[in-house]
Amino acid sequence: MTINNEKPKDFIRAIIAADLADSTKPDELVSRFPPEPNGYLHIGHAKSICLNFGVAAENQGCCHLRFDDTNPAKEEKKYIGAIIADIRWLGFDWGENLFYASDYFEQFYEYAVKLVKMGLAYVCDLSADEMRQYRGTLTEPGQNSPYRNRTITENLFLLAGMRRGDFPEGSHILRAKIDMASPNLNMRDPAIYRIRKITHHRTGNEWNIYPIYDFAHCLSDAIEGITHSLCTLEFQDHRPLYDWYLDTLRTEHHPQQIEFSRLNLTYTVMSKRKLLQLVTENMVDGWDDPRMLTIAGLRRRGYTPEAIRNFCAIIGISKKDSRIDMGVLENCIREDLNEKAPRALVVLHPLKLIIDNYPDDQEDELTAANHPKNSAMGSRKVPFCKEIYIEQADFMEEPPKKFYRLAPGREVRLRFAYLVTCEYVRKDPVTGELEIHCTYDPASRGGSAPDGRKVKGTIHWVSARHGINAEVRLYDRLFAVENPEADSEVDFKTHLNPDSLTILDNCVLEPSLAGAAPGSRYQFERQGYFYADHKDSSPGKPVFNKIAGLRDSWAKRAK
RNA sequence: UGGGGCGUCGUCAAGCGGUAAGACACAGGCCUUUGACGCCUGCAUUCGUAGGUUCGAAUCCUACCGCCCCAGCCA
Repeated sequence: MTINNEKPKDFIRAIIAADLADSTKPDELVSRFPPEPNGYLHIGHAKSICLNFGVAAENQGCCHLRFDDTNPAKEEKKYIGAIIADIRWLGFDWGENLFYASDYFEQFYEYAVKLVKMGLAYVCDLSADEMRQYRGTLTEPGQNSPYRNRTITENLFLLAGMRRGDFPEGSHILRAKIDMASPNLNMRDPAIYRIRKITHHRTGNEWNIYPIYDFAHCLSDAIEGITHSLCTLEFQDHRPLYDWYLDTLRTEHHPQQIEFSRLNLTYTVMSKRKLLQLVTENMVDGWDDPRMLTIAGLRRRGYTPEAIRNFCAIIGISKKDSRIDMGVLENCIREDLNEKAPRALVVLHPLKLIIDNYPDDQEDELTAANHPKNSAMGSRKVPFCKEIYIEQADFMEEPPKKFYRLAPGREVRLRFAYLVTCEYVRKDPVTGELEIHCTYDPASRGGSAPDGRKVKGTIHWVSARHGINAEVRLYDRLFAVENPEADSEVDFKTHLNPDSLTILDNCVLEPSLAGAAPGSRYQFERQGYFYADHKDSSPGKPVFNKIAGLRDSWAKRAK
């Protein structure tokens, strides 16, 4: 055993390390990520994916990808490909270890027969309603089903009939015979098989019965030789049942189930059910809407796999109910892109600026660094001429204190270009549009002050003659409140943020951006990080999604 | 009211009987051709509460309080 003096492990990694060091336990780690193909993966799944694949990689073990497809009523083939693509994109690999719970249907059935033969499972004819009555309540014990003492022979006969399709849905169910008085409701003769005459996406019409999660999951884990079965807190009460099935059936392997708390983030919802609702009710534009915290949505927004993995690493693993500040996620993408993203000049809300002492037909090309601190990223040329666009927010006729951008009589630096001074403002009598008239200092080419005078403000700009018109989408948090699910009486959708999407179709890009490859990311200086949408961009005509804004201490002060 | 879990800074989170890491947020300052980035400083005499054990407790014991999960033939 090597001594590990690294940073603190979470409690699961600590358990795994101890188990691996224990000679009575398996010395190879096998974990698994078991999604149900009934929706898209979200950032909460990313936490589980990073944990499961992470511990496997850290311990030279392996992590299986297993689709938990035991309920054909809810599952669809289309989700499988999407889930696979999302996990791959996140950067994880399962090699040959791609499985489906449905691969084990025959084995599950054999185990069920074994249970019947042991006198520990029976076919029950109670309806769903009746079963609920017999189950008792949280404080009162349940009652035994009148069918509980059927003979093994009869149970075997009935179970075979269920499988064959002799009975209608809901007429029979196979249950484990455990303890109707258990304080843990999961142990009150839980269901094993229900009759469902539905076509399964992989087994077709071969089966008329499908196993319940509790029965299928522990057996799938055991069959695959999983050593550590990591899941979320709500399954804690199921652990005694997980262990009961495996102990009773004496499976060769008996994985250890360990639970951790699920991820919650402020200003969003995380359940697949609710995300599906947003999609089907058209509150968003599909599963990959950039406002959705699905993996596909984050990818479309422009997040990098690295940022998401880093986020999962820093939030930690524990058993405490928590809700992480969305700012932590945003900080992760800023941190990643600050290093990687080339800079560009883009005006989102254009305001015309005319340089009166600059010759009408003259043009210039300035050199702009692609990254302020990494010269290896090179530079590019940006064209300049008499008329340019600046950001509306960078000019004020009556500037407040500490506003050191442009205003009448003020001098600012045009990034990489010249120092200009605002002489006057003119409103076009016809269009009503504002025009800022300036003079420039020819000696300040590049943006430096020849006489060393201090110019505090630097603003971005794009040549009006050369700029490219483009669409840019701005995104804000999907919900207006920190916890949209706080009040169960109120529909979470009433908290949707009406301003979560703003489409700007009049933005001006510096010419070099015409060649922005779909899927590429930039920092638009002084504004934020943007992603050339891989779905809506076309050659020579990128459409940008705002990934995250830059920190803005001026905006903060103005508040 | 039965069972299971959890309570350390605004939000996450280390800590495992020897005197409260770190991250995000926040507040100041420096730097600056991005009010960005970076850098510096500050930010829990206190660990849900109350008792107890101990030279010493966030860590051990007892009681209480609060929050989450469970009564699907969902996962």
